Amino acid sequence: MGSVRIATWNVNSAKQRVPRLLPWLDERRPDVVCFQETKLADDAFLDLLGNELSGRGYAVAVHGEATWNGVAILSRVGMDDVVKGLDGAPGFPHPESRAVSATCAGIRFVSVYVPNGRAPGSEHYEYKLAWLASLRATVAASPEATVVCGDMNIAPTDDDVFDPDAYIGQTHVTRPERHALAELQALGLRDVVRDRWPNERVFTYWDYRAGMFHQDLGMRIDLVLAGAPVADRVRAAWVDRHARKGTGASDHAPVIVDLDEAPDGDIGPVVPPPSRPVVKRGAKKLPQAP
DNA sequence: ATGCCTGAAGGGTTCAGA
Repeated sequence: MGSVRIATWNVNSAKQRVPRLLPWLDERRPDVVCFQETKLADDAFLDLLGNELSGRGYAVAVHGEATWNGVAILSRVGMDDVVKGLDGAPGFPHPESRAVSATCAGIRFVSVYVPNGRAPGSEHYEYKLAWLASLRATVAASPEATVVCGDMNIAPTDDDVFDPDAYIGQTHVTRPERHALAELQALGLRDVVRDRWPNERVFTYWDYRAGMFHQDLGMRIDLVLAGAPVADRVRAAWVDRHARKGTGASDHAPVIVDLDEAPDGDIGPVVPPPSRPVVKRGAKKLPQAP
């Protein structure tokens, strides 16, 4: 298998995103794409996008429901062993469409939309932690060959939010959530965007309100977590901020990761991307109501 | 004013999102 471009994007409604989503596929031409928050039942997703995607050479795995949640994987480098959901995952109270897995180009992909958690200590927060435990148990079967892509709804560190003080007492930054993420990564999964840009200000989500994107007041909660054999092949890893601009954008930007050819191929020495200056982190306060 | 936008469902308003 040659070089592979993988991407993950919380589209915040596939139906609303069609005018942005199809041009984005044509512009970035990813080989494997994980979507979250499709907000469509499987038949509705395929009715809406099936022909457009198959025309672009993509096989599709969907696991959705009307109104909320919904995940998908697109691949034009093969798709086998599709599994919807996670074994033993808790519901709220019923199971929700928050994970789908497939093997593409010899890599096990899991597209995840982790529960939000709403408020620390709430039932939804406990659900989030239990769901993360079931994700870890699923990945633990073969972490080396796995890439977990998606909206983790956790900022791994204080460097992943625009102002840590603004998030005190909020979900996404609490110790139990970060611990659950660390336990998942302890299986051997590497955060390939942070590994590539250890000192940069990198966000993937910006609230729609109050010009948060324009001021770059966001969070990094959409992650690509890769086992070592895949992480070692990363040539580029970046956030496609262009997709967050303009009208009709999702509140999340895609994350794009390019992998070099697998070691059993032969494309010669790897050239690292040029280094960029470190950007000083902002310490702006959350805009307040008048 | 934990809802300054956005999306969805269902109905002329509410809930959820992070």
